[in-house]
Amino acid sequence: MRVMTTTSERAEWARHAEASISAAGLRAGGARKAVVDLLARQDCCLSAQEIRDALAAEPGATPGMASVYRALDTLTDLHLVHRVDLGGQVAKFEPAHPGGDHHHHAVCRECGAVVPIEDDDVEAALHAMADRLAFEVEGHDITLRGRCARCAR
Amino acid sequence: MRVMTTTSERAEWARHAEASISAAGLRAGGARKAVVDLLARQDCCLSAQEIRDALAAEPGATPGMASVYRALDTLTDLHLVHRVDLGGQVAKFEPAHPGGDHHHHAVCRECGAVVPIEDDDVEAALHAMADRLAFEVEGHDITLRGRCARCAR
DNA sequence: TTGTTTGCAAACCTTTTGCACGTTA
DNA sequence: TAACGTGCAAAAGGTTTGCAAACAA
Repeated sequence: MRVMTTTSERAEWARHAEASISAAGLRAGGARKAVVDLLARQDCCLSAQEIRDALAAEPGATPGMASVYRALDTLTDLHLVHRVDLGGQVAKFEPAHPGGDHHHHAVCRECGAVVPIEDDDVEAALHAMADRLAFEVEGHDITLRGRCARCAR
Repeated sequence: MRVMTTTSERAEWARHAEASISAAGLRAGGARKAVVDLLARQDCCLSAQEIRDALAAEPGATPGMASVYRALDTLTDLHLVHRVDLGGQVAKFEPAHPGGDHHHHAVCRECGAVVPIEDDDVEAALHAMADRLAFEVEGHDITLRGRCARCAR
C-alpha cells in the first residue's frame, strides 16, 4: 500500500494535463493554468473553495470562483481530474493519475480530516465483482467513515 | 448476493423505526410518519425531492420540503436511515436495515439509473483492510460508475 | 483577427432556519 | 397543557450561467 504521489509523478501529471488541454484545442489561460499547477502539487482532494484560497495565498492574480469551477469542469471532462463526493454538499477534486494509480478516502466524522487510502485486495475484489455484474463498470469510489487516529485516541 | 429486501424486512424496519422514534422521546407527526412509511416500501435510495413527489402522488396531505428534510435528519441521527451521496449535489436516503444488511450503488452515467449492489467478497476485503488501518472505520460506501445493462447494450 | 478564457454579478438549486400555528402525548 | 412537529417563506450555502472585456494562438 503506497499512498504518496512522488515528485516525478506530479510533474508528469502536469505535463500530461497541459498536453491534453492543448491537444483538445483548448488554450492555456491564467486561471486554468493556475488550477492545473496547484493540483499538480496535491496528494489528495481539494474543494473549489480550497483551491481558490490556496491560489489567493500565492503571488499573482487570484482567479474568480467561476473560473475555478470552469477549469475543474474542463479537466474532469478530459479525465485529468477526478471529482470526489465525500458527502455534505461540497465536491472535491484531485488529479487523476493515468497509470491507474488510484486511491480512496477515509473521512473523520469528528474533525473532518480526509485520509487517502489504498488497498490492492479491495481493488481485486472490486474488479472480480465487476466482472460478475450486468452493469458495465468503468470506475468506482470508496469512502470510509469513522474517526481518524488522532480523534480516536 | 441478494439485493432485494423482503416484505417482512420492510415491515420490520417500519416497526423498528417507529419504536426507535418513540423510544427517543419523539412524537409521530404526520410528515415524519409519511416519510417512514414511504421509505419502508423502498429497495433503494430516494432524494428528498423524490420522497416529496412520491408523497404528493399519494392520497392525503403532502408534507413540505422542510419537514421531509427534518424527518430525514432525525431518522439519520437515529441510524434508521442511511444518507447516500452519489455525486451531483443531491443527497439520497434509504432505510438502514439493522442486521448489517447493507448494499452499495452503481450509477449509470447515461441514464442516471441507480442499481443496488451487494458482494460478500468485497465486504470481507474491506473489513480486512479496515483492521490494518490506523483509522477507526465505522462504515463505508462504495459507488460504482459506468453504464447500466440497458445503456451498454 | 478570431475564437477562447476570464471575472463579475445574477441566477439556480438544494438544504437549512425562523417563526407562528397545529398536534401529540 | 407543555413540548414537539409542521408549513411557509426567507436565508444560506455551493455551483452554474450570461455577458462584456481581456487574452492566446
